[in-house]
Amino acid sequence: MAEVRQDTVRNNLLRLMPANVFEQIRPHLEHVPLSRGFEMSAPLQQPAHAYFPEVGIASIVAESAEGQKAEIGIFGRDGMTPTALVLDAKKDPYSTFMQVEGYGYRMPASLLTELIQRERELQNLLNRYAQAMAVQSAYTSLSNAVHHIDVRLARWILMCHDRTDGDEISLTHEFLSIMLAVRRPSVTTALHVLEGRKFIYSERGVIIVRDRAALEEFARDAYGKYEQEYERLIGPIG
Amino acid sequence: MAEVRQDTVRNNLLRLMPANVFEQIRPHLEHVPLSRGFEMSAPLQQPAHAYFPEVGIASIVAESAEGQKAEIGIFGRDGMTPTALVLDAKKDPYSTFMQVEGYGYRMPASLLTELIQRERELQNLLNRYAQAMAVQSAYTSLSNAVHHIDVRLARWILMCHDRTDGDEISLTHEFLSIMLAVRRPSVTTALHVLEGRKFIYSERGVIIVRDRAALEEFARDAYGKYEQEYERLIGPIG
DNA sequence: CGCCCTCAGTACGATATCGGACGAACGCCT
DNA sequence: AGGCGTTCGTCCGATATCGTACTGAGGGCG
Repeated sequence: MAEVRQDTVRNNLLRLMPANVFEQIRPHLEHVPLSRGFEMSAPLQQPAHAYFPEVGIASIVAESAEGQKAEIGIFGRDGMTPTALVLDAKKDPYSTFMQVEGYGYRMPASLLTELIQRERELQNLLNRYAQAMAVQSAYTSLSNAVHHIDVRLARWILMCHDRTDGDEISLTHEFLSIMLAVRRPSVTTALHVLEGRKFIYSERGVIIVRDRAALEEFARDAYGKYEQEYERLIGPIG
Repeated sequence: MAEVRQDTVRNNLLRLMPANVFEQIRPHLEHVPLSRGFEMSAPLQQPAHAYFPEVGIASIVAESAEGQKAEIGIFGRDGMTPTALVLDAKKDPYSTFMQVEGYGYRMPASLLTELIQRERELQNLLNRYAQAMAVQSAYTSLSNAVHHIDVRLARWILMCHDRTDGDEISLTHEFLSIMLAVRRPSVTTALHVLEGRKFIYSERGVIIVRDRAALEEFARDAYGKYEQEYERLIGPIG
């Protein structure tokens, strides 16, 4: 691990934890590539590691007993997984995996658990993060209930855009349809709506954001609650 | 407050916290009636008290900037509010209010915050509860996305039934329509479906559960995840 | 007893989304 | 260059749900 300097770490949570806590973690931090599809935590299994992405985007997906799926949250360098470790729960019923590839750090789950119990400031920080994610999940729920597909798609693109460096997002309609819990052709149609309005440009496997402000305008009240809460509790996402 | 004995308290969280912690809380516990509609916590306002229901049911509702609403969680003697206090967040963007009247205990928010920072066991218990509620919210989200109204209604009735003593639940279609984020007439129709199948009996302002097992069968994968998680992390709901 | 307000039931056309299937385009691999 | 799997665009009818409005039933209160 040579040298990991806290002030140049891009993951917000690692960067914002108290320096003396980071020093305890540092020797155990492992820099890892996070390739698309990599599953950081599986349903009902005790995770061996906690992950802190530097680049890339991860999705948290809930699955029902009969195999229906829906995304309940998304995070990148603003977060970590699994929050179950933070909340003294050891495991959770979700699947968490990389959706846009990148890299990041990981540490043994047992160490995180132990440090959380010992270091008050660390626990408070991660608890606030858990709160922010709960808010994200809650507003995803609201959005699923009341918004049309194209608005939900706009919301989703915005949230991805917040967590990438450029304006390009690589993914298939098939994948998006699972995230939004809709049919695949519905995604195609919704993308055409956004493209027709010049908010995005879309081609095989790629979405390119062209006019972010207009996207936000279109998403209206579907977007923003998580971001507000995160800034209040943790700090700027960017 | 005369005498509040921990072992006869019906609220699970109060009953399960360590005895020495309960002793510290006891002098500050206030027994309060919780009438229908009473708002225990309002959006973006710092709550003065934390509430622990003994009887009755509370709803947590998320509201968008444009006034669209959807219920993201429900709790009774299994829980408390606001979890924001537990997660070092002080306030949250939800509205939490009584939906079926009852009574319970409350304590100053400041005292809870302080005790959580001091008492490890208390924090762990409440963190696990926060995790359980996050799971509930996540699966509400899934349900909103993929299930038909009658199934969501069945899920909702089951969750209420878990938290009441009898088989009767008092509420109007109008209210239910807000909880499920659907039209009011859709609730009427869905109730008729459940009634036609003899799962429930319904009349003006009241729903009566007649065949709980059949309701569970009907709700299928929409119901159960929160309950499993709660039992694992806290204990029996009942 | 009768008024009135709340609540429930019903009807209507409109529409967003579904479920499923098919063919076209792209691009990787041999 | 040709083949083939993946991804995308489109179409069909079916249907769940919507938005709105109107009617009727229940029940509290003067």
